[in-house]
Amino acid sequence: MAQDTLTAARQLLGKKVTATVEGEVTSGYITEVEAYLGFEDKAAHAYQGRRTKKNEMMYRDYGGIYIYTMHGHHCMNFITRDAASPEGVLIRGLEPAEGFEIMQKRRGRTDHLTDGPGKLTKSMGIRRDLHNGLRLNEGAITLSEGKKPEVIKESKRIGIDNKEEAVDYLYRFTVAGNPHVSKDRVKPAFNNGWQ
DNA sequence: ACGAAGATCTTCT
DNA sequence: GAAGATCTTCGTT
Repeated sequence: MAQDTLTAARQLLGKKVTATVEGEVTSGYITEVEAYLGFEDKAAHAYQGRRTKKNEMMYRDYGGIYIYTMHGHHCMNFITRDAASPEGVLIRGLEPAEGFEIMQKRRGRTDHLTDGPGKLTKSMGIRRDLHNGLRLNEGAITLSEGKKPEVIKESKRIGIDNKEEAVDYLYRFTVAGNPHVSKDRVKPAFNNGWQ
């Protein structure tokens, strides 16, 4: 079911991500994502077809996992198209489901475990050297049905202040009323914004 | 071989 | 709200 990346980003909200690392299982429901659209998107790693060893995975087929590191943190993307369109969705926030104690142990704290792209990978034990280039549902990381958002909120992407007009694109999608998102301080809605 | 940049996080005021 | 920590990749000498 390959389709356009913005649609895929919206549909990822509420899906359940499960990671099995070193025999320990953690999972969570997706609360926050951002779309990156390759050629025409100045904020994307694959802008204008830029292709390096680092972002090579963006040119893989739908369902691939692209993990990059920056400032000593790991960030996870799901690839949405194919080599002709290097596009993907960055997973920025999760609502913890299983493995809460494992997440706390890995993070060394008891709160704010998965409300940011670098935090959720650390909580789940996801690392570039272990998981970059794997495919969903064929290895340590699986995607399955989860919850449905009541309302999807659009906003500007985070952390790309120097990308000129790309900073204004509304390519960030969050579950309205869910507190497990980065930056925003949200008042929890009924049922954390799920249907 | 070197330097700069980066889709971040934590801690401090 | 601001700044420092931290580290890998890439482009240039």
